[in-house]
Amino acid sequence: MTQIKTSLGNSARKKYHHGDLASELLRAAEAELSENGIESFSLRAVAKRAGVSHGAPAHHFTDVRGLLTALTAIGYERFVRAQNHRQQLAKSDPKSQLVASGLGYIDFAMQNPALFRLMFSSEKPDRSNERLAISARSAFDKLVTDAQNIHDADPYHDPIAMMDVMATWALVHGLADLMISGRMEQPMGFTQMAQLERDAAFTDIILRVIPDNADS
Amino acid sequence: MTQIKTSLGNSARKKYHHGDLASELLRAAEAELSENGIESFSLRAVAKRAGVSHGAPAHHFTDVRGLLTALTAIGYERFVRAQNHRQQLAKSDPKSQLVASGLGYIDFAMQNPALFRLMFSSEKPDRSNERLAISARSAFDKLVTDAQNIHDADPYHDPIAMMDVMATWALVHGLADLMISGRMEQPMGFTQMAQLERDAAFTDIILRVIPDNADS
DNA sequence: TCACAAACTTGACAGTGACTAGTTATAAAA
DNA sequence: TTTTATAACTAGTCACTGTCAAGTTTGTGA
Repeated sequence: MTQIKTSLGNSARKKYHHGDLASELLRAAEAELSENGIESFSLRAVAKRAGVSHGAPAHHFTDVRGLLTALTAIGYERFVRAQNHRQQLAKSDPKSQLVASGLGYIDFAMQNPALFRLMFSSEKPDRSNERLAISARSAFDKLVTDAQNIHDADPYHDPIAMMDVMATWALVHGLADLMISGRMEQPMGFTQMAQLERDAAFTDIILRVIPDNADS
Repeated sequence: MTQIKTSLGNSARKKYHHGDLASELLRAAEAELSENGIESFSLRAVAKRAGVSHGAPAHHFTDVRGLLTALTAIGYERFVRAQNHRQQLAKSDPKSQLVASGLGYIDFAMQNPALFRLMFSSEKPDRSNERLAISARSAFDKLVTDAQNIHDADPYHDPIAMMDVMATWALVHGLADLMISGRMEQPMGFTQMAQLERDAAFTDIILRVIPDNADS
């Protein structure tokens, strides 16, 4: 227990000043999150994982809320990237692009279920935090833009177009949420399906809320 | 602090044996849940609210998980009733009935947001618990039945029909989830709308995933 | 009335997040 | 190079959490 400070331990030099503890804590926090889920998330466990004392995180993130808020903001940024990634692989017409965005949405949820829960179903992140507000907003704006490319109308000025946006969002969000809670398993067996087959099924469902008059 | 045991206190006779503590605890738990949300739910606070010691709940529900599992089961039962209630007010054709069920789904979420979260986005309830499994199952079966009345096919034997079920479920669930997390507020201003107007908007959205060939 | 079990209380334990005071390293000023 | 200030981190404490073990009260059936 009583380790000599100057000892290098297991080859990892243990400096008093970590150098980049903030990033290290975020990494540890995400690892804890995906291993244990948000409901048994512990700040002390994160500190232990990062190899620092339980009081250390406070200096960088004030409190648990601060750490989770930062992690959530990063989540939204990666969330948008997951959608962009799908879009790069898809055809360039607006309809295909919107569907691809939806598939990216679901990809992200399936690959980061706990983080997804933190982003969409938790009150722990401080939504008034500037960075979080910006990244969450840009995720929503992306959705609006994708939808706007299908209709001629700007959803921010056309209530009907905004209804289309919300319909698409709700459908895709619902698919993602039901998926990660295991509720699609018994009826559809989605996790056992090959990805291509699953994508086809999701695409089929998503297309239902996209108006036919949209250019294919 | 040291109260005389035989004192009647504030007119409520305080018996050692409560008589129906289990129900009382469930009531208290739901009150705590809706006041504080699931993320700061405390068993001790529930016990205090029910006017009983912190150890008392264990005798009826084993642990927190047990209490929340029971509450979740009750939630699903009320959830189905909320849908039935809407259906009684609606026209009797299958399409109207399915839409009504969806509106009831959303009603329930809006009126019991924390409970809804517990039911659909938490791992605290023990889903292998028999009563919970049964009530959750019957909620799903209701959805299947409502969808079955629209198509001729039985979703349990027709994969296409099951896709319809999941599409409807995902859309309605997504609407409910986005609604209670406040994400429909800025784009649509739903909470400020009159109920009839909001119902009309939701109905419009829900109808998009219901095939046209369904008898009106 | 007597024993027994069910219902409930009480006290203890380890774990949690937050706070305070103290320690160590780094960087800027002399 | 030495001094000084401050940022980074540790360590101890507090109130609170859920769980457990042991004790007390009450109701019930023999």
